Formats: sequence, structure tokens, C-alpha cells
Amino acid sequence: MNSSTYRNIYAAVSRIPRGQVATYGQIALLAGLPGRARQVGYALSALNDPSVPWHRVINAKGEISPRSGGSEADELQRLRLEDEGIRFDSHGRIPLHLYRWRPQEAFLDTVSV
DNA sequence: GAGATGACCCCAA
DNA sequence: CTTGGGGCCATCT
Repeated sequence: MNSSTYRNIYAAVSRIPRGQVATYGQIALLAGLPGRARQVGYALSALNDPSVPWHRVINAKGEISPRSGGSEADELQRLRLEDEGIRFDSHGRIPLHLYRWRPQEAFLDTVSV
């Protein structure tokens, strides 16, 4: 893998507007890695940069992906999302039809570089 | 190299 | 709704 790959992923995540969320697959697409959603999850687990809003990345079911290690990150992620105005339904899921980020010009921006 | 693991996704039954 | 199968790929044993 190239370090540019990671930078692309982090850059894509950083473009998610406040109060909205994106799925791993979405980020993979934006980073130029179609079908490599898993790689996005891996990149995020290795992430240690506070300037990247990793909490805005959730799985395709609209849920917060459960971590393996100490599950404190899950709580933090939920708190930060709620702080941005995102409401969870009674199933603990996020209504993607309301909060899903729909990138438009950002797509071309990322890919043609 | 082989196997197992992991913050994933999609489809069919 | 749940199961099971397939695909993706970095990292560690």
C-alpha cells in the first residue's frame, strides 16, 4: 500500500461536513479504493490524528462499528455525533436517509488528483 | 508462505 | 428479521 492511500482516506474523512456521516464504503470510493471498505476501517484503526473526524464514519447499516479493544471509543463516537445534532433511533442506529453525506464536487476534486 | 483476525460491504435464500 | 457465502487487503503469529 502507498502512504498516499492513507492520506486520501484521511482527506476524504476530513471532508465530511459537521452533523453528517459517511459509510466506510463511501470513504473508500472517495479515496479511490472502490470495494476496499475494509481497508478504510484498517486505516482508521491505525489513525492517531485528532484533526480527522473519524467519528463521522459508520458502517452501511447506520450503526457504530463495534471495536475489539476496550469499547470506550464506541461511547466517545456516539457522544460526539449526538453533540453534532445527530439523533439515534430506538434501535441505536442512525437514519442514513437524514444524515448521510452526499458528496458532489468533492468527488471530482479527490479523484482527478 | 500459510492461517487467523479485523472500526467492512453486497447478494441470495 | 437471520444465515451463509463471496470479495476486499494490511498486519501478526
